[in-house]
Amino acid sequence: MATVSRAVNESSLVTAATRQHVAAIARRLGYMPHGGARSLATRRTHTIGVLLPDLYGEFFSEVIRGIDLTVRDVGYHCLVSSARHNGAQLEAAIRSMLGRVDGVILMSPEFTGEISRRTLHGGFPVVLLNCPSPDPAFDSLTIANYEGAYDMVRHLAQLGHRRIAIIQGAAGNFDAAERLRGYRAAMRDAGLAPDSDVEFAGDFTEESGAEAARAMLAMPDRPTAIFAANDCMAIGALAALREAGVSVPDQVALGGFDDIPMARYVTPALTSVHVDISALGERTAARLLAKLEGPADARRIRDTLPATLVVRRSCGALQN
Amino acid sequence: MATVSRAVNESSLVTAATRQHVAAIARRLGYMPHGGARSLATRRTHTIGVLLPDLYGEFFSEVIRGIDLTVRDVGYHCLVSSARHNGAQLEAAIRSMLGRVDGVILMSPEFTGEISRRTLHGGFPVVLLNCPSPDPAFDSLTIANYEGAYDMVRHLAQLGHRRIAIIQGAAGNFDAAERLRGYRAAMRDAGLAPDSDVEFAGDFTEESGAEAARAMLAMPDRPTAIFAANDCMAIGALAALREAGVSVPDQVALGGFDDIPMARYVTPALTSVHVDISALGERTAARLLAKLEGPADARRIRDTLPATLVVRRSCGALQN
DNA sequence: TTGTAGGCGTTATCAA
DNA sequence: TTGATAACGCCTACAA
Repeated sequence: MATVSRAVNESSLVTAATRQHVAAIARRLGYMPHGGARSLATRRTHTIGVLLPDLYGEFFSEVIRGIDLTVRDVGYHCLVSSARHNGAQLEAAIRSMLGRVDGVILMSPEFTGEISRRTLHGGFPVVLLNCPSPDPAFDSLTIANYEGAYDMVRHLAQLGHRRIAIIQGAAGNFDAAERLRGYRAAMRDAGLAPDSDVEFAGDFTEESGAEAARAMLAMPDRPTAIFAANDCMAIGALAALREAGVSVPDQVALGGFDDIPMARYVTPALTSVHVDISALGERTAARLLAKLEGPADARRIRDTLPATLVVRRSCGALQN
Repeated sequence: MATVSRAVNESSLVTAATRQHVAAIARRLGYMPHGGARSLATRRTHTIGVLLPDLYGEFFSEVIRGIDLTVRDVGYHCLVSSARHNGAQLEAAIRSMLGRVDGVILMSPEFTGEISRRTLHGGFPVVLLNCPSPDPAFDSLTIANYEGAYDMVRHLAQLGHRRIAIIQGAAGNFDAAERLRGYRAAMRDAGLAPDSDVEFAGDFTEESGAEAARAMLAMPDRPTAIFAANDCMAIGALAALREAGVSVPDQVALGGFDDIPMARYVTPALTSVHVDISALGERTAARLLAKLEGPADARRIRDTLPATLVVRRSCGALQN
């Protein structure tokens, strides 16, 4: 029994002859090793858990892609779970992975530290991905939401706009809050008074962007520029503006966030803030793997992925 | 030990009092059940393996989403793997999942039955997703590639086009081959002679679509309509045509396949063939779950998801 | 209703 | 280099 194990695992403590003998018999019997049992004995699953808020859209697809790409090279798998991770659900999701993964990547824009503090006590390896108020007890990677939004709004202000609206992201969402914060800071730094009348609600959907745009059009002193907290809403707004016969960028300048592939293809092409999501996944996975493979390292790392302004036609900075 | 197990699993054979007692001690000790060990004893992992060709783009994101949505409701997880699954790699990927999943969804447009025949012998539950020449030994779901392509080309022919080009998908790809077959059949049925000069090579990328379009423009008797085997190539072609000053749809009609979200937003909006990818994932997952949960059923199911023509401006059928 | 013993399929330990 | 034997952490008869 032990020798079989050694043969299967290509151990050097076994004769080439016996190895081939074992291999032959294994083939004849159709034997295949049982990964679960191996994990139990080995205490390594070679699997990382990926907990996502939901599997919507390009963003998550790209994150998973980055993670999987990194992880597969070293023979790991991804066990993904995408429940709504508010409160007890998150805890349940983590617990259900507990003997089946070596560590976890947790992405939850509505994350509150305490929940996982209870479940994740002990030294269970975790890396937080784009979670709010990163608990210093955990490693974490985030996007430069604040900086990206700031750059976008500063750019709009530099183009001469003084009345710049924002279409906010979903309430309670970390990214949304950070982007709003960046917007406000840029407004202040540009010497523009804050005006809650031009801070429109939204929830990251196209429809909410369209709605906000329509509300804007009904205003007496309509904003001359709009910063939508993500591209979907910007595209929704774009459609609503076109429908109302309002020209972008001539009458209203428009900027989004995320730089989804579609941003380049709408008309006019959408000025946005680019984040390399796949790289975010890669970096996060690499960090987790380091914790798993490398020596225990008490240092916690907090990393931020840069967000860069991509100027296209919709903001009016380009001539054609 | 047994009582603890019963308490944890909410068995009815245990007093409420003892259950709470156990729960209290568990909490104090920070005990959490080990999923792997449980699976080993139970012989059920409540996990399905998902083997994908690669994690590119919207398509796979949507498939996974559909699968996960279906599967999570019944308490299952997804173990995903996205290696290049040609030949031995596929076998290795399956084997590495072998004691860690209850069944597998296998998607591989370059799948050849024999590979898995060897690995998947015995009654290991498998459902094929969009694999070529579905082995009758396996359940399988596919997309109506042939029918969708046929409808598209017939539509173009009915608009009066007689010289209809195709930009083919990647060589060796199942979808690509089926779509080409549909194209040829529709041409034949419309009384149009096959002409290999207008069957352009492509590989599903935007760039390959642009290239094909440029080649077309150089022809003496340029086609008046183009069917691109997917939307990415159609969009690439669209860009190339615009660059050359050729109007779509006035000078050249254009149709794609897949109906990716972007199709609605390019200018002109792209006529395409819509497939509900998420539903494809859902149906496949449901089928696998049925095999896992339900009684053994020797019947093999082969299902095809419909593909429906979506007419937009790029084909010239609409006035504005 | 509870406890005891054996087994799930593998690896790790320790002799041989 | 090989072969027994005890873990790994849990569940499931079976008996109490």
